[in-house]
Amino acid sequence: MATEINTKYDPIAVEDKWYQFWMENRFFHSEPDSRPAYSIVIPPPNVTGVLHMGHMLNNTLQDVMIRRARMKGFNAVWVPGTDHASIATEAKVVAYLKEQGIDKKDLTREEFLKHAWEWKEKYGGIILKQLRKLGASCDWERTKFTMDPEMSEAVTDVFVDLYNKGKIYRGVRMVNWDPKALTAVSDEEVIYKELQSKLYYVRYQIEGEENEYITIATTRPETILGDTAICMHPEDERYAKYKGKRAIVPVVNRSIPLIYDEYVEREFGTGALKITPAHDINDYNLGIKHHLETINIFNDNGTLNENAQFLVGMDRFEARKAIIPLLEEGGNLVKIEDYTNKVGFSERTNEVIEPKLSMQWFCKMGELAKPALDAVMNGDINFHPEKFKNTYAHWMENIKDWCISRQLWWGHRIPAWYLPNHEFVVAHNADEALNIARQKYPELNLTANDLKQDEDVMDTWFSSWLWPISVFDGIRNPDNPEINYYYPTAVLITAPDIIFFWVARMIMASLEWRGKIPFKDVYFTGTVRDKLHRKMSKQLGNSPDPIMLMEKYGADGVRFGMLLSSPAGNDLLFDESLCEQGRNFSNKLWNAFRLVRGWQVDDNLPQPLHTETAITWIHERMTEVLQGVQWNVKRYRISEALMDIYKLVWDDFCSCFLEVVKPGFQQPIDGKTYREIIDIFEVLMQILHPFMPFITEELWQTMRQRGEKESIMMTKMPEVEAEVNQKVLDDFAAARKVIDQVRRIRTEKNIPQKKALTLNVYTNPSAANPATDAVIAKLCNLEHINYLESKDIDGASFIENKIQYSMPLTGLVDMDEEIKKLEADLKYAEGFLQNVLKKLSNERFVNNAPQQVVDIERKKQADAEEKIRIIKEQLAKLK
RNA sequence: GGGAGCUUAGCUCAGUUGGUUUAGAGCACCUGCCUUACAAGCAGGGGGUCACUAGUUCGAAUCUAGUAGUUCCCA
Repeated sequence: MATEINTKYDPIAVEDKWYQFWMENRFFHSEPDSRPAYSIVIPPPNVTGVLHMGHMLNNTLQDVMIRRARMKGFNAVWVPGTDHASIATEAKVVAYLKEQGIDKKDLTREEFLKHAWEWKEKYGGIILKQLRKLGASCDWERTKFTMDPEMSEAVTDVFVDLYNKGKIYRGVRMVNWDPKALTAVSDEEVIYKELQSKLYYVRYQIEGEENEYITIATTRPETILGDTAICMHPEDERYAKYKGKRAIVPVVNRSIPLIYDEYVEREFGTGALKITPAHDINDYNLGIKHHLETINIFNDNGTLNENAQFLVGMDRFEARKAIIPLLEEGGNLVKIEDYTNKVGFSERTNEVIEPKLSMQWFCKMGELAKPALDAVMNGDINFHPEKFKNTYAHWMENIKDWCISRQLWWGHRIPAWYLPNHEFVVAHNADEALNIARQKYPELNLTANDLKQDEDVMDTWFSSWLWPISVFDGIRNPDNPEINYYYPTAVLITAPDIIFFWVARMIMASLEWRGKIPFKDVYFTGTVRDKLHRKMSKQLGNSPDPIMLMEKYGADGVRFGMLLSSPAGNDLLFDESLCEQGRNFSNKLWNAFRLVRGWQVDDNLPQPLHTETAITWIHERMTEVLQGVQWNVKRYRISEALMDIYKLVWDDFCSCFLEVVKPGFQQPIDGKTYREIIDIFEVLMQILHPFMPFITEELWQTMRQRGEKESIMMTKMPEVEAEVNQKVLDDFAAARKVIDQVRRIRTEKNIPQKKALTLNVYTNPSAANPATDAVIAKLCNLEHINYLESKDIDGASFIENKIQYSMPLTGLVDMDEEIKKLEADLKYAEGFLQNVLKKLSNERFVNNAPQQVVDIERKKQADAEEKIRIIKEQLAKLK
């Protein structure tokens, strides 16, 4: 027992060992049984992803919730998995193939997908392995991937279902085109950024009028080649005279109509707007309204096509420069101004989005959104923090149809088949499609070869929105035992930036296909930023490598650091020193344990009074903290729950409790106390376990003989007692105040702890509390505590709880200092009293405030007056 | 341009129904200690006109309005 162990805790040596132990015993695995279920589904990270600080935060929080639930007697399951991330993965695979000299263009769809799957098996999902280092207690046997066969089937099922309900349609619309990824993206995938650009003023000649021109202002002069109208405000007097006329587009010399619409802002630019219906959403809408021609001048990759007539084959940004001399040639460029505008970028490729007219699939959102909005607004689902309800409501109330098709190969292929007659059918598979088509068009005598499946895949989020349902197979088998048992899930823990992409849509999907909410609570974490409030990003290089951090501070240390600084919804300003604090805390626990395990036990010794007092007290403190943790966790105030535990362990258990019960140097401890200390230590480890799983397991395993398959994570969390014994807590707190005062005097007078002292208490001996006095004597090294009725105060004195104390310290006490101190106390007490009196002399206060509040003020007055009296009395004696 | 949130100690944040001894925590800071579990530590200490202004109230960090700064979302 007395073997020397390292004074420093070494997390590396124990963390992998315990994770393996948990895995080997399948402690993370869950099957439905008679206990209540508690389930969480992981927000599936991209299969291409590697662990970053955001994941660390998010998954630590989920692990805390799931480990707590498990210890509280729930059948807890945390389902892990990854997302196929169409655009990101396809880009990654294309790049990977390019490195090997393979061009995607030379591959068939089947060949490409074969490579993609190979890539996925080889490099995908690293992140799930990394999560194990963190201690994530996911049920790995349930790991899912959004493109697993049964997950894919569910996606197809809902597509067909929505199509049959008339909620999916196909049509030509203006979409956000990513010219780099060569696909449409949804409105949510466009990020607007402010750019310093130019505003070009260009004049258009009025047809048939030699010297009449209209000048327009545009940021995109290259699109002039596709102009089909000029629009002005109907009440703009400057342009009223041109009504009914036409203008000539510079360079291409096309005649276009002049139209009038209230949409135009008269104050912007010249008040005349060029209209390019093929390349701007607003222009497109005006084009429909005014029956304008639409000229598409761009290829899919953003170069100009034949329709442009000029600069054909040139990239759009090159063309923007190259058209300037052409405009100048005709004398049509009026001026160029600096201008700041917002430009949409693709979230995935960071390419400038090109509005493009194209045939896409859309999902009608209005009917889906309505009940999903209600579920959050009426409190069926709770958002933490609540402020996100506003954001959610605003989006839901202004929801637009969702463009769900992507011009990619990696993903769930759209289950629509085209027929030779240009019609199409939507079906679960090719066979079904053929049957439907034959029934619909018997005259065509269709065979399988006549049907061509749509080339596009679906938006990744069109599978993610089913995630909580499909991981339990609740779409294909709506009444299976797993979905019935685990669904709805308990809580979703995710980042607020995917509130629309994912959270909102999951709620819609759940109400549509399960008729109930997918989760009761949504906890939105903050964004992890650096000390300078900058978002952590690869480009800035301001993000630490989580794996290295865990190697440096231990997974527990990093978990502690992340949790402690992460109040719900607030950004987390990450600083390594937070992990250092976590590591230090681990070390504190380690050393507390070293202390206890080093004690010799003697069963013949009686339990001293001070120890008995401390044990009674620490139990009440633990009850109090358990209550607080319960209260805070329920409200997802995880940082505060952890801080409560931290203070309980460090300030109460280590700094106070262990110091009280500690036997004299090289003396044994009595057996009863020793066993009670181990009991207390065990409970502390249990309370802390969900937050710091590794060190708590290590210490718990070492402090008592355990069975081969026993683990702290499978123990029952102590029940929260309804009431704490407040008297015990108050008495002990009062004793600690006296202890603080004695320690202060020791420090001030430079008296070593080793020197035993005497404390005089000037009150009736019947008021003495032997239990807490024993604690005071132990911690302050007092040989005597004397209760004196006389007021012959001697030495260094203080007042605590209206009782006067002194310590006779001949020769060490400077009377002038004592007087100064007393005078300062007096000043404070008088100031305080004045405040109270001001309140009490206010008649309206006394008459209007509740009796209870007035009584409190009266008590404050009495206390203050008593204190002033004592101080004055003593001052009089000293002077 | 529209909307939402935030502003409390040097930093990051609590402050639950407006009243609980003239505002709390962690970290950082200052002083003294290698005291025998821990210097990744121990003991002690200092530090705030609760952004500003006006209002409601017997009473405001807390409620209302305005101002300033700041962050985010939407177009």
